[in-house]
Amino acid sequence: MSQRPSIKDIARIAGVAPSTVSRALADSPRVSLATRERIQALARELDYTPSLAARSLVMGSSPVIGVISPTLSDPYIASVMKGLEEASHQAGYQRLVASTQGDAEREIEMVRMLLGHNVGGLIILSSRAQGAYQELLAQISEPIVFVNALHTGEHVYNVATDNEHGGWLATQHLLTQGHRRIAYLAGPTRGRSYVARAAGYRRALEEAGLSFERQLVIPGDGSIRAGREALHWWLNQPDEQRPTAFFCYNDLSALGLLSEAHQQGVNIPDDLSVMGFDNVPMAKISIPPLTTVEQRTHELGRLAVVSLLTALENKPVTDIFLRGELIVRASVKRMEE
Amino acid sequence: MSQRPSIKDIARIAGVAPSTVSRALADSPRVSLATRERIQALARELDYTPSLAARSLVMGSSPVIGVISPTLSDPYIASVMKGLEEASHQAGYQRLVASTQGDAEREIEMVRMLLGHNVGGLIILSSRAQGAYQELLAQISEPIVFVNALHTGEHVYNVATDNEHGGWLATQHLLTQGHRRIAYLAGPTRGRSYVARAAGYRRALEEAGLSFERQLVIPGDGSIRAGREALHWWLNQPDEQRPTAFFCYNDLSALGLLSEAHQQGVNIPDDLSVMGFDNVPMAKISIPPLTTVEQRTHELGRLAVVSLLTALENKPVTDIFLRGELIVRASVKRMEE
DNA sequence: GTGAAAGCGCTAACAG
DNA sequence: CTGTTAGCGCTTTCAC
Repeated sequence: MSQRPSIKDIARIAGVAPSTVSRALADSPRVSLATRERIQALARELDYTPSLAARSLVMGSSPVIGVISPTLSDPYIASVMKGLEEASHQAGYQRLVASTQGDAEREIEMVRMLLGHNVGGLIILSSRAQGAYQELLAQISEPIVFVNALHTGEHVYNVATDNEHGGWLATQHLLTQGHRRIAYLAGPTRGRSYVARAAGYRRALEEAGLSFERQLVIPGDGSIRAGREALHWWLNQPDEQRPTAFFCYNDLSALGLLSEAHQQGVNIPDDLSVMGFDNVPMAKISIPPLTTVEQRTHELGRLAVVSLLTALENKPVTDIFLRGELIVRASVKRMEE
Repeated sequence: MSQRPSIKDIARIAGVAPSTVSRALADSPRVSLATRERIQALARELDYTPSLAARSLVMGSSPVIGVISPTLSDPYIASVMKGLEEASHQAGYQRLVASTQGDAEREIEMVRMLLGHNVGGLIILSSRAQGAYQELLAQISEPIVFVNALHTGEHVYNVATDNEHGGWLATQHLLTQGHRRIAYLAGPTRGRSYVARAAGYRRALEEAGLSFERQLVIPGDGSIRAGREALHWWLNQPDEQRPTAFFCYNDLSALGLLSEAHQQGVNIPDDLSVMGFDNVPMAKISIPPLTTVEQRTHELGRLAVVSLLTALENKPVTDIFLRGELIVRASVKRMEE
């Protein structure tokens, strides 16, 4: 019917001052129980909803967390979001979510916009922005938590998977199973996590006395399609040079590889072993089930919120690194000597 | 360093009134080109970002679309989000996303909160709220678009898949392939789309002269797990009563069924045919690839935005129903006579 | 073409 | 305990 009622409307009807209404609704003890209850009842009756815009304007910030992510349609991101969502809801915070399609400029633009909404703080997933960013970060007084990217600054915090360790763990497992030629299917090269996983891969190789070979790194972007293409690359290698195993940047591309292998008549793991990364829900039900390194995504999301809220209370916050475990399933074969 | 500069700061430095700055930044022709450019340059230099909170307060609304969804970790939702995201970004709108975990009360709470942020309008995915909702809807003056749920009201619009048709199409295909006992693995019973797909299933059955059997509807919730459990139900049926095909509420549960079948040594499609719904990215790479009815998710998201923006311009908007096509892959077998 | 003033809905001193 | 006042950052009449 009429417009949404404001605190003034309530005040007029109740015959009190707007400030009294404000206090009553905030359950301030500075207003008598009687009027407090009377006003609250009235507010309920009128279907009053506070204008968060006005509130955030006067308070200078609002119980909203800005979240920025390169995409929303990736199962790894979805899972982080879920942890993030639950934790923030429990803490009484809403989320303003923006996605960047992996575009660094747009990421920066989104930071500005969200700040314009007076969000209390920001959580940025898999940031793709580099360099020039630092400058902006230095000017911001709201806390910012990066998930799986590493940035530094006054109010900047990090929650990340120990990707170097994960990459090492994955490669190490392949080596233990007797593999000697291990290809690495790469991820988005602008992302921090790709670089770290690649470093772990290389370290494991070198620790085993093998040398890192550039031509065993296949370009990719973490998509299903990248996995499929990787299989064709493999098919085209001459027999002696053909790797016996693939370590994939993520499960999604590993799953693509699995599917294409099946279609091309390549048996996994007998002809080729495949290792993923993330442990997305689908990894459990692929054929064969995918051996992978778990990423504690839910926890990543939850801890990002915890860190942000802690920072908001001006308590000290330290960077957090999470190590995932190796999940052994059926896509890696033990090689004969 | 200092706080974010406001329009006042710029005004002081430029030696003009705040209102002039406001106009200059809005590119109003009512301010001379010279000052306009001078102020815009200054704003850029000072790294000025408008307070959207303040702006939305005075304007009574903001270029933000509130989006409500039961979850963010479902690939179908993710895909709708993607369409939604692209379309809204292109139109210069941001999104305030909230999720409800499928809880109807929380859905209503979210509607209120988002409205408190002065969002320009709302898009609600797979609404789970019923009845009492109507009352609330009637009071709201902002446009609301429901995706895959049907609600009515003054400023209420719908964009939906023609689920009845889809259910019919799926079942019809199974019938054409010679199946006579077709089980239906159900979805969330509170959702509108479940009911419609079930109706299509029933209609196809009856058109073929078969009767709808209640005991062939297996309870489920559209999760991977529901699919797995359905397979066990099937395994426990006596031979003569065992269906030769499953029509699953969605791909996710169909995929779960596929996986469990493989593990239990049940051959799909030789022993059992499986039909999904949605055509999520994974459906293409499952083993065997999943026959399904496509849901034009991307389009659903895009059209939801278009409808909302059209309503915002006070132009007439009509409800939209999208029909997806049958995607024949390899999980359904043609039965011998 | 530019400035002064009012007000969006709310909270937070400061009075009484 | 309650009312009055001021102001958050911005847009928008209404004057000049």
